[in-house]
Amino acid sequence: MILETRHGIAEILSRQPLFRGLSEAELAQISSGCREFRARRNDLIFNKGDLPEGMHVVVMGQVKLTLPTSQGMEKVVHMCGPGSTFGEAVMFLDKPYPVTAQATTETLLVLVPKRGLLETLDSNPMLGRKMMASLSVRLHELLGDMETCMLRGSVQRVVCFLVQAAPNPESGQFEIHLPSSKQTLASQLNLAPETLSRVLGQLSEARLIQVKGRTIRVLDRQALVAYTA
Amino acid sequence: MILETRHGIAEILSRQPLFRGLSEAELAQISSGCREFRARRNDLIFNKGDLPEGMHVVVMGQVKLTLPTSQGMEKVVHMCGPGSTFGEAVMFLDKPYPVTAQATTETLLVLVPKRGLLETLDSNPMLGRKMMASLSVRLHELLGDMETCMLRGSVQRVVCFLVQAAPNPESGQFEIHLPSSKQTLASQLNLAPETLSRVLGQLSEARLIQVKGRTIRVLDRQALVAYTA
DNA sequence: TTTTCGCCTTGACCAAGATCAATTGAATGG
DNA sequence: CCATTCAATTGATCTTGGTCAAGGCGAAAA
Repeated sequence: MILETRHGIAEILSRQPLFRGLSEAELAQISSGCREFRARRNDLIFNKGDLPEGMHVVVMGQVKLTLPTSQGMEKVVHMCGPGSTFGEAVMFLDKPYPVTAQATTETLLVLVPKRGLLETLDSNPMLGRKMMASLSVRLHELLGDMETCMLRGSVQRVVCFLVQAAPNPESGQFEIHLPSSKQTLASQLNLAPETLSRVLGQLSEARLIQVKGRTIRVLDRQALVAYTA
Repeated sequence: MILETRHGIAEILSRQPLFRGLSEAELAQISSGCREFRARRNDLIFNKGDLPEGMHVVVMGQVKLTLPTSQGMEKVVHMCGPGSTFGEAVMFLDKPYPVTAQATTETLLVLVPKRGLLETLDSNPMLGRKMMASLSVRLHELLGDMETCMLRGSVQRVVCFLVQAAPNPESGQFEIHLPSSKQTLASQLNLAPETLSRVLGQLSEARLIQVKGRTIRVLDRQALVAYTA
């Protein structure tokens, strides 16, 4: 994969949703202290407990945010794709990172340090709004994840995930391409990989979905949500 | 319980952490459209799915935020005590409430409508900071809850809760007074009430804690965290 | 092509915790 | 003061999903 390097950081940032619509001066202010950052598959970006340096923007690639468990295992909290940011929250609190961040592919990141961003934030209410919106979205996502994970029954969890991943919320049939391995998905749903495999098998058996590698086709949304056994 | 009514809303708000340090004018702007609001035990403040009217401030009493489950059950996401706010996130998103809010005691609330607050937010970066900090805190709390809930083993979850609820993070002995019923706590920890009861019994048996009603005394923090059986 | 290494699947087994049911205890109200 | 009601406990049983172990599939490398 070819990674962009020609463009300046300001230009890269200006293309990210969060920073769209900022003035040249503001972009310069923010990007002045930024560091571009490359990571390979499985490279650690930071560890839970590390002291935060700033906010991270995923330009391309993919980063997983995880919580380490007692036996060296990990629970995937969130996957960050291109355009998404992580580590915003720690900028406003003097606390260490509450999660570990690790690249799952060849990834290009920009580290936006606290200082410049907070300054711009003081002078630009619009950015503030976007920032709050961004934090709010995260909050809702997290709640959604919680909701899914707390559901009784492995089947319900998987069904919930499939339905929420639907591109068009109305169509009865649709196809999902998993952004990550089934292991990772299982971890997100708080399931053992074996259990996920079995559930998918069961749903296939019932002619509700078709699984081909990382592509899942939902055949009947109605029946799927109704399915509880 | 006697509820405060003499003071104006602006005055009440000025005593809340989020709004401390605002000018008279700003307080007036924010509080102009506010509604004071009383709720009794078990009164609904709003339902998951309702359209948000603004942000809520708990002046006194207690509110629980819950997710309804399939069989009419509920999962407690968060408890809001005096001084805390909820529903901030929805102001920045055009989405319905993701949780249900219900009073658990005689409660006094103030509803801060979106409009005035957003206006003040545009002119007062300091408030913006606080708002973002508040959102960030919530995000971290939620992550913490997730972490606790995802832990394998009911005992670990309870221990985790006890340790995190310690007033002084260093003392080996301390006392916790539960802010809510054990049922509610069980729900927060994603346990059946019966299981929580058994775990507490087990820990008492092992001379690690003493339970007397809603008061729990931790006798040996070290041994408690070490305890995994 | 063959090898190899991860990822996924499948089967058998087991334990943790949910559920059901019955009882006790505590708090509120007449 | 007793009655009623809700919260908490305790016991017995059963289901779910985690764990261990073995085998298959597919993609990248030799």
